[in-house]
Amino acid sequence: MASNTQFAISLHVLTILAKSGDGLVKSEYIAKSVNTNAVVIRRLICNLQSADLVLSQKGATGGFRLAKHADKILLSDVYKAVVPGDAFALHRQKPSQKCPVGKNIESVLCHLQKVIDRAIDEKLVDYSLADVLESVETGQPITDLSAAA
Amino acid sequence: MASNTQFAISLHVLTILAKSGDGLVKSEYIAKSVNTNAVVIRRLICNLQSADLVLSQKGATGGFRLAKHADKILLSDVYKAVVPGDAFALHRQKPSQKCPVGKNIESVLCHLQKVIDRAIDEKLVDYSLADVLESVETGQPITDLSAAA
DNA sequence: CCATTTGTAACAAGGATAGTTACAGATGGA
DNA sequence: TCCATCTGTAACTATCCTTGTTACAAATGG
Repeated sequence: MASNTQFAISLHVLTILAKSGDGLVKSEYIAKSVNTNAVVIRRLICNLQSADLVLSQKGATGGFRLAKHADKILLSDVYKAVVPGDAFALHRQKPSQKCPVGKNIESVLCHLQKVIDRAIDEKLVDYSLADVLESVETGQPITDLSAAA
Repeated sequence: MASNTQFAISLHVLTILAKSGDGLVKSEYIAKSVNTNAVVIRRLICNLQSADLVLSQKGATGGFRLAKHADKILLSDVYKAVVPGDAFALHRQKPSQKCPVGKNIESVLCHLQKVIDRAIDEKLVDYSLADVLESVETGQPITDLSAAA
């Protein structure tokens, strides 16, 4: 179980921004919707800004908005921006180098990580934030392209 | 990151069992190779037994062995056996039901989870434990079928 | 019998994530 | 110019998850 909620919260935040168009949205408003603290939201949006997905404006009339149109923001971009690690974790302790399996298993696992990461990326590249917004607004499930084919 | 190493350790354990053929392997031996405690191994193998991947024998001459041949054990089976949750976590706190986005985002995220889980499963079904064992023994990277195609 | 091994419960330790408080810096408007 | 308001960020706490460890019952072959 991945305990990291950042991808989920990011999509929530971005959907709100997408819905708000060019208008600036305050962290306090977003926090209310997400049901958490405004600092958590600002901290998260920091990552989204580094990935050029969101812009901010400081000061009394400040807030956040998308850096580009929602159909130009792919879920694979979001995933890469906020999910740092890999699909599964490797050994905490280095395996015994005396055992022929322990000696070589790490590189195999490392390669497998990349295979899975690529599979996730190739799937998420098919969806944009605009798809998510549409799904949220219509209540219809997001189009599953693999099932459609 | 307190993330789950169970998939990685499971493949390590299963590879050792595959390499040992019909012979029984003790948890103490496996623990040495994985560089951890024998109880951790036994605890993990419990899950693998529930998934019909491993058999055990109690008593003085006991130990563990595979329940079927290594090329019949798919990595998707292993993943499902030991990775309980989903690819990413949902909100800890329920989003505000007053906000139109908060009200509907959960079902969209839930659906996305399934999409990603399916992508992982469809990728891992292409690899068997025999592939992992071969890769460990030859030192050659595991065949990447997506790249080959 | 008995040494040895699995199966399992119970608890401790470590690490990651989110929540909270506090405050500096920016900014638009009165 | 002053000030209310918002972002940016650091520091700390609380909580949860995973792993490591100890302990012991149950099984089993010799």
